[in-house]
Amino acid sequence: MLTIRDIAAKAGVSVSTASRALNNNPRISQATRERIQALAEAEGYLPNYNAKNLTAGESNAVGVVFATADRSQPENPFFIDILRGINAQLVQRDYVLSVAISKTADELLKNVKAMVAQGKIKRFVLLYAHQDDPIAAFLRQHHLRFVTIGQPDDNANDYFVDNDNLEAGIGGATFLLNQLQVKHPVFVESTHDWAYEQQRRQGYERVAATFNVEPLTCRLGELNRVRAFIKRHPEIDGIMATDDFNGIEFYRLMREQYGINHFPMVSFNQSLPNGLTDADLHSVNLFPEKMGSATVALLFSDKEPLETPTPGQIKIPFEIK
Amino acid sequence: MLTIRDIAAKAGVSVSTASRALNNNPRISQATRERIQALAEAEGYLPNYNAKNLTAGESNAVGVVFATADRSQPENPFFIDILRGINAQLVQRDYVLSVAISKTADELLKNVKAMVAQGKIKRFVLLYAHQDDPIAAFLRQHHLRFVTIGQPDDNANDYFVDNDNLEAGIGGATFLLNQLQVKHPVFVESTHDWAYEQQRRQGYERVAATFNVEPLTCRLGELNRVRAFIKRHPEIDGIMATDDFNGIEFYRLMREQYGINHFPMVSFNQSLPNGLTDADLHSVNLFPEKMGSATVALLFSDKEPLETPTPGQIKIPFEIK
DNA sequence: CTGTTAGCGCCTTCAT
DNA sequence: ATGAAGGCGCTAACAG
Repeated sequence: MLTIRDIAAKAGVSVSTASRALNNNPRISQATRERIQALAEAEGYLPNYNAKNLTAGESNAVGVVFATADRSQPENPFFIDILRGINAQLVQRDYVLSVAISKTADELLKNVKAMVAQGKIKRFVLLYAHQDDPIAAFLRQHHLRFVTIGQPDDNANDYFVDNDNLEAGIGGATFLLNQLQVKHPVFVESTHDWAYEQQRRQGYERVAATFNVEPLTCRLGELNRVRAFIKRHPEIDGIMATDDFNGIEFYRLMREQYGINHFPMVSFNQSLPNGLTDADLHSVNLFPEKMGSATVALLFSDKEPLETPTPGQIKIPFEIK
Repeated sequence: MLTIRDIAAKAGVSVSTASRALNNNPRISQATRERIQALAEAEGYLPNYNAKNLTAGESNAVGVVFATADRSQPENPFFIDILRGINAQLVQRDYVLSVAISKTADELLKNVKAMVAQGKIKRFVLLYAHQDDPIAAFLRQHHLRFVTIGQPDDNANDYFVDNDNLEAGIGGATFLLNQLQVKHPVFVESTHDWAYEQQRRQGYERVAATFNVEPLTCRLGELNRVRAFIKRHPEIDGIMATDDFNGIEFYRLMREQYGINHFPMVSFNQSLPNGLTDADLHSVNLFPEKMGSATVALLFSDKEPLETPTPGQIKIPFEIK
């Protein structure tokens, strides 16, 4: 295995010079820097990260924390795309993605604590934004840098990346009313009270006001209650759902009632392949990969100043297909 | 930060004795071993992994490799559960889960190479089993230990964990014919020629033979072709699909044709929440978490001998709900 | 601008 | 059964 001593020897310089040259330290002349870098490149030298991390007192890993099973959100494929976005950025920075995932909150916290104490990991991404989260509390307390995916509603100082759910709600609703010519849209949400659902709903309601239509919201849950809701509202001619699952479920119940077909529907996050429904399904694409890269940008914003209107917060735009 | 010197000092022994005691080296007397371990525990000492890894010349991380986007399999939620199973086991071994995920095969290979050369990672899990996979080739060539999820069809010597897809196919088909009283089941598969689909199909065909029914397979794809297939087979009264997505899609087309409802269906991997279809959906649970833990067991089978009938291969059983 | 030296935290020969 | 010393690969004072 090629170490820094080897390339120092081949270059005819001391180890420290080699080290500095490879790290682009200005104290080394431009000429020798280039010479040594070229040599290292040619010889195929690659630094040992365990050694670097030891001297740095900090690991080149970012801890990515998944929500515990019981609170996990429905949009699974979404997370894989986020991971992709995150890792693409990490690789560029010679960082590595370590994940903490577990069924129980206790184990998860233990996992993160080990990453900090034993792994010397100093940067984290939380793939969720819960209130009173013990992990976030632990990270804050130890002054570790972390970014949450989704806007936290408790601590306004935390860094986060989110979709502009209000704008997305407005965009989706406008699309439904304008392009799809819907007159009586219903907004379908889950039983979870997630912040993003409420924000999307606000967008929907704002557009409804503009178009002078009565806003109508259905919360999923007990089937017969939803059926009754549908019966009370035969005027509904379009769906706006907080995600594909909710939308398809509601649509199914509507069809059961009225036998409709190719019903217009707008939802978010295209988490399902086509072919699962015969609704006229449109989706507000939230660009999970972009969320991932933006997350990393924020995570490293201490070393690489970024230009965002509100530092510490990034909102990702959307697109309707 | 508490180092091994500190606890050595507090224990009134040398650093090397402390090190040996903490690593349960038999060269240290049982008594002092226990004394020092208790002390370390009480003081809250935790070893620095970057230091350990440096001296060991090997990292305490396992690289988990995702398939590139273009070849990704449909069963996404499945992977999150597998991760959970893997990590639960890794934590117990004081190991960490590092992921390699990328859009292109080139970047992915680079990612893995960096993990090996710079990160000194020596154990990997491939969340897929492709033929002629460059990553697997690279790992083999460097004599690194890896386990694939899914049975590889090229290199019989590779370690893998898989479902017993043949048995699962038999189980599912039997359930369909016995419990659900189906007379003319159709087997629905994707256009991908994945090995597990063919194995499940074999199970189905074997059962069909036993029950003396004509095996019938529909490959998804171009919609009108599938519609024509459905028209030609009005006798179909039950579906066995290779996954929820395929099943629901086929079901939708059947309903479009015949207006059926609460149609019996068996599929695999319960990857969707209920409520998306009004088919009578049953699922063969493949226990992804168990696959994850079994994977780790295999990955460490060099240090922790395991008792399996076929060493190097583990098949996970299933359950029908 | 470059080299010498020491040290990051831990493990492991080699002594005793 | 335990200690002393050296080294893993790299970086960072401190010199010159």
